[in-house]
Amino acid sequence: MGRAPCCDKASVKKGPWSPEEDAKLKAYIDENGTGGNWIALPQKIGLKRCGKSCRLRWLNYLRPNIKHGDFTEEEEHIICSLYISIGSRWSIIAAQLPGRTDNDIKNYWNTKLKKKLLGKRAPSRRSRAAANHDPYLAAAGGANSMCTTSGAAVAHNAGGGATPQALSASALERIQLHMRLQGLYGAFGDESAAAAPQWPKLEALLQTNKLLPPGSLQTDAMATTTVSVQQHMVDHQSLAGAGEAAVEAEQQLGSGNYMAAAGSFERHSSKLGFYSPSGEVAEAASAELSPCPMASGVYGGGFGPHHDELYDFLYSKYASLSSGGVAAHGGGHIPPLPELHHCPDGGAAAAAVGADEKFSTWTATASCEYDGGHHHQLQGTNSVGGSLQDYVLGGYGQ
DNA sequence: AAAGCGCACAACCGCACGATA
DNA sequence: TTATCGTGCGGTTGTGCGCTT
Repeated sequence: MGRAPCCDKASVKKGPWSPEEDAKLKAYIDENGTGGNWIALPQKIGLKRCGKSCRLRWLNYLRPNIKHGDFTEEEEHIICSLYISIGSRWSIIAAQLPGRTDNDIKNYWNTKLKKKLLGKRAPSRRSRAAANHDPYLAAAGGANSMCTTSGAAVAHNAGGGATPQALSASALERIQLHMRLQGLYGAFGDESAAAAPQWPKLEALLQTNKLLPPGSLQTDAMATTTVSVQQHMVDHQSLAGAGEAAVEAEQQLGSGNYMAAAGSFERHSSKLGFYSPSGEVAEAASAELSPCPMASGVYGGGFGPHHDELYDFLYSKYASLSSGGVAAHGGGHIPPLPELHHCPDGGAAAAAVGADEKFSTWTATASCEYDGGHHHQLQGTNSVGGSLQDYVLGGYGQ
């Protein structure tokens, strides 16, 4: 039995919002707030809209301090960096870009950035539709034709059926981005190749927590914390040219042997926040933090699958921050993020690993204690054996 | 001039998850 | 413990506009 619809679809208005509807919604929320119940809100105002629609309209358009229009180069780099690292978690990415909404970023990625970086054209609606009706195209298609509905992809992965078709478009695109970026280094001889991140670059990165003073976050923050990460940084300019250069080289050579300008290779710490439905919270949190390294012309990437786990763990367990740790429900707090061991390409050791060994196995023992000895095992031993496919499904296939 | 097409953006849909009764 | 509800999120679709043929 499916769940009941959130509203009576027959009686709600759909489609674009009129200025009058916008004014009604904005005036009410400015005056009274959302009241904590979006479903009931349209009735209170007298709007013939679904509560979810009202919420979306408010968050994406009417909310104060929303930024529309062109994305800056810096914003592009942040989006790209985080997309490679964590995939299509648009709300988390949006938390790093004050004034931008997840929807905006998602649209920008799908319509512009993806093409710019991967050097491919998004398939038109017509060609997509044609592919969907063509068994051959559907079976042999690239990333986009492999893209299923999220539910189907999740169900497939959860069932352990690791087939190439199970890879999400996001996972494939992240792999492609990694490969393109990796290609930047391989083109400059052994020295730069040794310094380059191995593909897939998943360096152990978690070092310390950045902490916010108690009460600095509003209560509607689902979870906002930051982690200071150590990660490879690639020069701004080299990244900006990565996609185009790769495409150019691809066209010239007909191979995947990409060329691009050399990039400097540095380490910086970065910040990463969790989604907060309140833009003010995100901004407040950002203001408290160390300056984002993106602003100084560097670019980061590669938190890897461990980070996804940490995200999920922190995101689900903790709602606010306090000094000395991340506050947990019930007053406890998380100690500094657990150290991860034996990442597949963790630093110099992994750089020396031969290509054949690169995807052999990795383990991540990560655990922490909080709240009076309660023990949480993030992930005991995660052996991802043998094949690129397994590795991808373990690390990127989400 | 008109049809076809690509693009950008807004909005919708359905699922997952946490809270709560 | 289970069912239900509200919310958040990511994927997808609808639509209008401008460019090309």
